[in-house]
Order: sequence, then C-alpha cells, then structure tokens
Amino acid sequence: MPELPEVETTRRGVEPHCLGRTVKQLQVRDPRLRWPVPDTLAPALAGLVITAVERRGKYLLFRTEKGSLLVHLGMSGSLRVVAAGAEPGRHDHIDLLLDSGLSLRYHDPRRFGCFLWQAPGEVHPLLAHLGPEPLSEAFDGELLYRFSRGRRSPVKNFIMDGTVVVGVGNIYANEALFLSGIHPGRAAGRVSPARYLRLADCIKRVLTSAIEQGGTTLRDFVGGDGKPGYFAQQLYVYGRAGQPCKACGTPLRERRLGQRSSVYCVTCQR
DNA sequence: CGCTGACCCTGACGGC
DNA sequence: TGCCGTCAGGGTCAGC
Repeated sequence: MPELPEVETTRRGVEPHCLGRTVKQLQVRDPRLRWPVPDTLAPALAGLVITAVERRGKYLLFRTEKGSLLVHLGMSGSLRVVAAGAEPGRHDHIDLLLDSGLSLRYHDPRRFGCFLWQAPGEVHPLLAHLGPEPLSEAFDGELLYRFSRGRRSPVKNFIMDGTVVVGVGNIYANEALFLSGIHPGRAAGRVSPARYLRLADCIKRVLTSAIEQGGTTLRDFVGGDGKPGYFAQQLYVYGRAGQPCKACGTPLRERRLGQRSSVYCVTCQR
C-alpha cells in the first residue's frame, strides 16, 4: 500500500521500536522478493544495534554501525510490529527479531519489495541515481522546469521518474496534476516555469497532508489492523473516473499513460 | 540520452 | 459456481 506517505508513516511507526535495539535474528521464511534476499543478510545483521531508521524516497534504511538494512515495500508490502513468536500468516515472509521481544514483520503478497544490505559508507546502487526528496528544499518548480527541457513524454510520467524527484507515485501524481491544473498528458517540455512552480507546490502539499493523515494510524503498528490512513484522504481524481469533477462537475476522464491509469478533468486541466 | 514495453508476483473483481 | 481476462498504490532493465 505504499506511496511515500505510507512509507514515511511506516518509518515513524517502527522507529521508536527499533532505536537502540539489538537485532537478535533476521528470519527469512521466503527469500523470493524482487531480488532474492541474500544468504549473507541474516548473518550480517545478527547482533547489530539499530542506530537510526531513515527513509530515502520509498526505501527504508535501518542503520547500524556496521552497515544498513535496505528495505522496499514494493506494491503490496508492509512492516508491522508484532510480538516475537507470533504465528506468521500467509505472505509473512520475513521477521526482524529485536532484543525487546518484539519483531518487525514483513508481509508482501506480490513480493515486489526487497531486503538488501548496504555496506557502511556506501550508497547502494539502487539509491545512487535518485532525485531529490519532494519535501526538501532541493525540490522546487525551478528544478522541474530545468530538467524537463526537451522532454516529450507526458508530464505525469516525468514527475513519477525517480531520477527527477523521488516518491511521487500514481495516486499523488494524479492528485497534484489536478490541483495544479495541468493535463497529465501534456509534454513535460511544454509546461511553463510558472506552472512548474505551482506543480512542485502541489506535490509538496498533497504529500504533506497525506503524511499527516497517515499519522493518525501510527498507534496501529502494534496490534491493530494497520489499515493505511490515506483512504480517508479526500481524493479529487484518483479512482473517480466517470464521476463529476469536484471543482466543475465535468465527468472525469481516464487514460493510460506509461501503463498507469491517469484520471483528470478536461475542463480544469490543460 | 530519452522513451517504450516487458517483467517481477499474487489477489480482487467483473463479465460471461 | 467457476473460469478468464484485466487491473492494482512499486521499480528496474533491455533495447530501440
């Protein structure tokens, strides 16, 4: 269920359970993820103290002094805090057992996620070419404008390109384009500087408010059902094809761009 | 270098 | 009821 707000919500949820804790064991019940979980990962992690839980784009980094555990939740992954020894269910592929008696349980039906090792002082190849964080000052409309020159593919594909900016998934790309009044199919190189300023602003706004909503489910990381909070969010276009635009009433259209569904209002977005 | 499509998987859902 | 095609919020990679 992870877009950036869900990953950040996960990070905030698991962080207090991890900081200062020693890894007792990494139990890998099924190593067949996007890339196979390396045999060397469990031995490498055993006995290490987690010093920080960070996020880079949609990747989570569990830092220790000897290296970091790199986790991605893919499309269907989740991390929950459970009591050690709790019976694993279907698709509960990995447990990270901590010395507190709790463990982080990784659940991922589609197995598009990953558990990898990052050596100390190194940046994993998967992270090496990532663009700026959308909520950082390094990301703004000026950057979008500069990087988009000469690009003929749709602006929606452009803002979902992780080398441009990380963490803008399909839901929030659709929402941000609606809020900024830009048609998702417009060529990235044909969007004006002023509109890119607006778009960058909308991306920040929509992600920030989604993270705030995700925060309401933090307590559910121990026990509870762990439903992601963003369903509660007011979505303007995502999942609303055929329904009236909330701004003008025009029925929303749907179209596939880069193999992903795009929903937009032909009146409000140009 | 930019862009397109294939691919990695399971599960839910709609139509017949 | 069951079978089949389609789609799903991720991202990488080969090939043009």
